[in-house]
Amino acid sequence: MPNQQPSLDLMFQALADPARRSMVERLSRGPASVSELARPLDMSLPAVMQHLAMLEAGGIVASEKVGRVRTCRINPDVLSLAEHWINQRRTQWEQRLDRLGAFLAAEEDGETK
Amino acid sequence: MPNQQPSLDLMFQALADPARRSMVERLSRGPASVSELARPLDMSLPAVMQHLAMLEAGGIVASEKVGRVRTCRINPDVLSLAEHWINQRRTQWEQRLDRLGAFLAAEEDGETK
DNA sequence: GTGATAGTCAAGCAGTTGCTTAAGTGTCAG
DNA sequence: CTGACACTTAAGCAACTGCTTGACTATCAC
Repeated sequence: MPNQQPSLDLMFQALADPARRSMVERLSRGPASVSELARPLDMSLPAVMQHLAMLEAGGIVASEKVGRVRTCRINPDVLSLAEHWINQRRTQWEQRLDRLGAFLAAEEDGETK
Repeated sequence: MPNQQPSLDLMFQALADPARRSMVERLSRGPASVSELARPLDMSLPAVMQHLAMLEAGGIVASEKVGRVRTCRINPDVLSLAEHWINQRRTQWEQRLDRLGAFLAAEEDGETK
């Protein structure tokens, strides 16, 4: 059973690199082996492995080895966790702006009485 | 006019630190000065300034100095950019799962004919 | 002016990241 | 059994982070 409580730290960290995001983009179209992920990336295989390790640490992808090939796939639950955190901050700010607007409108009403 | 094309790199990087996320959380409840942001953070003011610089580099917050106090506020547009990137990957993967499920169901139908 | 306030600049330092190359380990195909 | 394949480990290195302290610089309040 996989330890399924990744921190936002590791999650956002994992997404903060273009090579890793390109791996996630590839995986969002379906599972892939390590060398498939490496192919478009112009870096050595060990480098790709290190990126993969960070993606796994962030809980964003999981992988499983069968025979000599390791197959990687995305974990959408964790992605939606990050999405949710951002959404909360954004909407909180936007609602504040709305309330502020309403308040200012009311003030102006009062003044013009 | 502020240069408003921050990279996903700097954006996610900015969100990958608990101190910076706590600053964003504080700012999502309304603008604040640098020392207000620093108060709950148990670190020196220069350290907070450095975090602030990364948040600005990621386009997540903007700040403006009036007199001797710098006031910081959130930029919701950039947050929704990050949110959107994540959402696209996640839904792409989930749709793929749906199509795969449909395909397998169809296969099974064929077999049982 | 004097002093407190709010922020800024700069140097320095331990720890992490992002890459490399070189040398393995385990599987599979013939 | 032998070679090719798909990783995996380890060592090493330049660059970047995250923090510190110490020294300034500009307000603002009196």
